[in-house]
Amino acid sequence: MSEPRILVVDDDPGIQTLLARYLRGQGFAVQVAADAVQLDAALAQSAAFDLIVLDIMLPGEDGLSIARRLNPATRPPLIMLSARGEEIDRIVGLELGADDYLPKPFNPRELVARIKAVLRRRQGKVMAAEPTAEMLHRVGDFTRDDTRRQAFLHEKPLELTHGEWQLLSFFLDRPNRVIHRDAIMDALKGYERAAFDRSIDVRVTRLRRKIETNPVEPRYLITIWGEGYLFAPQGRSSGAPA
Amino acid sequence: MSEPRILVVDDDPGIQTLLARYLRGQGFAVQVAADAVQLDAALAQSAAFDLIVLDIMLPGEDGLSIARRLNPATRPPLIMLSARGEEIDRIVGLELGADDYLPKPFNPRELVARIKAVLRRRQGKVMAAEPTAEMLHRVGDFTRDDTRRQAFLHEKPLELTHGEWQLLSFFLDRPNRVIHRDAIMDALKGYERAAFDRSIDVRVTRLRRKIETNPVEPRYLITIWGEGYLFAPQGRSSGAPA
DNA sequence: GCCCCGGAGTAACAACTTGTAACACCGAGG
DNA sequence: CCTCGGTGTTACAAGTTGTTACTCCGGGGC
Repeated sequence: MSEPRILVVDDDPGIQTLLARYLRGQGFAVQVAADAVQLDAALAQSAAFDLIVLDIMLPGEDGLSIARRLNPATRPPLIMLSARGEEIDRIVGLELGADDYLPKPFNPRELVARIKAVLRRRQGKVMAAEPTAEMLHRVGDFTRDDTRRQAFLHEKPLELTHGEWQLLSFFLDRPNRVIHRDAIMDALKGYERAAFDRSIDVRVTRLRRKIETNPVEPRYLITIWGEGYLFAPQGRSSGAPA
Repeated sequence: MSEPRILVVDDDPGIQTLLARYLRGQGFAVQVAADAVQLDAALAQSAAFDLIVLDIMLPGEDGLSIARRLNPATRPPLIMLSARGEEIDRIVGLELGADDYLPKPFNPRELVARIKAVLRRRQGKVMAAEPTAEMLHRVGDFTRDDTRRQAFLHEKPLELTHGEWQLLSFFLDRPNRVIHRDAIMDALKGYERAAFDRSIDVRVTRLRRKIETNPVEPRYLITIWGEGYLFAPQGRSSGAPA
């Protein structure tokens, strides 16, 4: 099959480019619209989109209204995005016929997983058959099952609290790179980190207790002094430094 | 047979469009009336409706009065909707000859199931060749029969109270996603959740007792700390990932 | 080498979230 | 009237998280 064609509708230029870039990297053909007018134009010009990603909060006509008026029989499948902090999971969104729904801030990888799931469903294959395969994510010694929110180390399930899951999940998306605390804070809590805030450090300590054999000498979650942390999913050699 | 023709009588524009869209998506031909006057007009113009969905609370003449004066021998089958929280009308409604009854807020899917059931009952054989297959909804280890309001886990029937059925049914529509308590509250009760309201938590506990092998370590209905709940219909694996 | 300062680890605690038993309430059906 | 089943409310136990405070450590300057 050729590249599935995705239409992204969002007024934020940052999200536009982020999604366009990321989705293209994942093998989708992406077109962007900033509002209802541009969306209508795109649809009029070429109705052959395989899926629409539609932000709810838009200038002018909002996403819900758009979803309501698109003919469910003829329009492409729809995934809706809610603005940050908005009331989540308005039943209306789904009952209006959206095929899936994602609250902001979302993980692009998760959006891709849902896009694939929706496309698969639309193509008539049974959904329940293997949603797992799609959502199973292996990185080094770790495996992540997004569907069930469960993580594994060496195939053994980890008993993680929500905060630990968030943190590990975050690192699994950014292996082998130095990550600054501020970036973690922003992604996990959505707000700026105060200078004296140590909560990330404590979370790291707690996560280490569950994934490291010897938390005092971490092999996976390594401190970069003065910079942040680095996640090495295959584990650094415990012996001499490289 | 061609599309069954449904007349929806409700004064709330939101519900009008919601139901119209949803029912059309389900293969019905829908016409809408806002009150008794419009309903009479629609009936006078074309009596050939296959079913009427009638809200009880209406401006002007209310739904009960309408039901009372329509000739049961000649009118189409009737499904009545009650306003929020009014369970009382049930008996009255059914005594007046309504064919079924649904309290608001209702799940559109359930309305469709009941519409189909009523049509099938009324016309003997009209609906699809295998009505059961159409109505049986399989999600992971669970099966739902909307017509009979019966749920199964591993093919074994579950004995659920109304509240438990509502909750499970809600989750079956939203598998593998984190759901806020507010969203559950909104869908199940139709009003905002107070900050200290714990009724959803208690419902979850009670449902867990019936679907989980070990309610203390849930595999299907998982708590996401600080977020809400996640329903994993195939159950969390306790061992290695697939 | 030593000293110092600020970053990082973490124990202890407080604040908050969730689980759940016990109780209260309400409608159905005697 | 009473009882019963179902559900919300309340109270408390258990679990999770952020904050604080103390410690230790890394690295630059001497």
